[in-house]
Amino acid sequence: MTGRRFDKVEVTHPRTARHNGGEASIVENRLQGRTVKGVNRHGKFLVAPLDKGFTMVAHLGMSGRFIVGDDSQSVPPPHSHFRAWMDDGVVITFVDPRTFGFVAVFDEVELETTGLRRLGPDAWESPPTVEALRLSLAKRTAPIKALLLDQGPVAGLGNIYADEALFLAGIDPRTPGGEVDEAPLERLLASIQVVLSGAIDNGGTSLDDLAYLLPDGRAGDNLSQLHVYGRDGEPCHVCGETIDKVIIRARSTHFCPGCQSG
DNA sequence: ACCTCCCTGGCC
DNA sequence: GGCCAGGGAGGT
Repeated sequence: MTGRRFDKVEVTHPRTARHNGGEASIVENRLQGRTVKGVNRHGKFLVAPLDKGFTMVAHLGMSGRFIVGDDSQSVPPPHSHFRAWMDDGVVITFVDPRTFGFVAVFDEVELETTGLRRLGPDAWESPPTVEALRLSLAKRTAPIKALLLDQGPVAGLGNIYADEALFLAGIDPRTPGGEVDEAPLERLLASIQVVLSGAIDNGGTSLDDLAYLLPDGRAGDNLSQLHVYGRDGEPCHVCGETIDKVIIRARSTHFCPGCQSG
């Protein structure tokens, strides 16, 4: 995308523009005429610096998808809430049935007040050292699972991969963050890499609801690789005990009572 | 540091 | 017909 310019932008759902006050016209007017200077990812946020000091920030939520193509398909797919026509003929379409995702455009001042400010180091590109992770978890009493979802200690894990990483590391998700010792934290950092690399290789985890799909519309294939997520009531692949499910921070949390005692 | 809210497709 | 799933922001 770098170097391309936004010729025309249409935002057709106010919720997609909710970080600009729900005003589609703000997103449209700020993007039109701007040139893309880069496209980066931090955790689950897409961050694209533009000229004139603006930054486009997007999040896919649960069901968001960017489709990049040309204008040959003039009828956008259902639940298309954002379309951008670039100066070289490329058309970018944002499809998001559940509208948990968003597209925003911030100036320098606004950028400092967004959720990006609170993001920790990226889980995949620049994971924290065990010392840094220990520091950010020190004295925290919230369950380690909740702190992984917070995106503060480390950014990029959602509910599925947080459960899977804690399983591989042998950590009870209910353990207060500050009570996770150095050895399990080392295992956690290694497990995060294993879980994410496997998931990426498999094209991500599409569940039965098919909320998440690859950009070309295919389902990701990682579901069969999960050890605990969605397997409550089934035997653990490692020890045979029954996978349990509890609610932490209003999120279902799956773990093996046999393997995750730390 | 917690709770609630948003939203839709898929499933019971 | 009703419930559930999830990420993040906002409020208490």
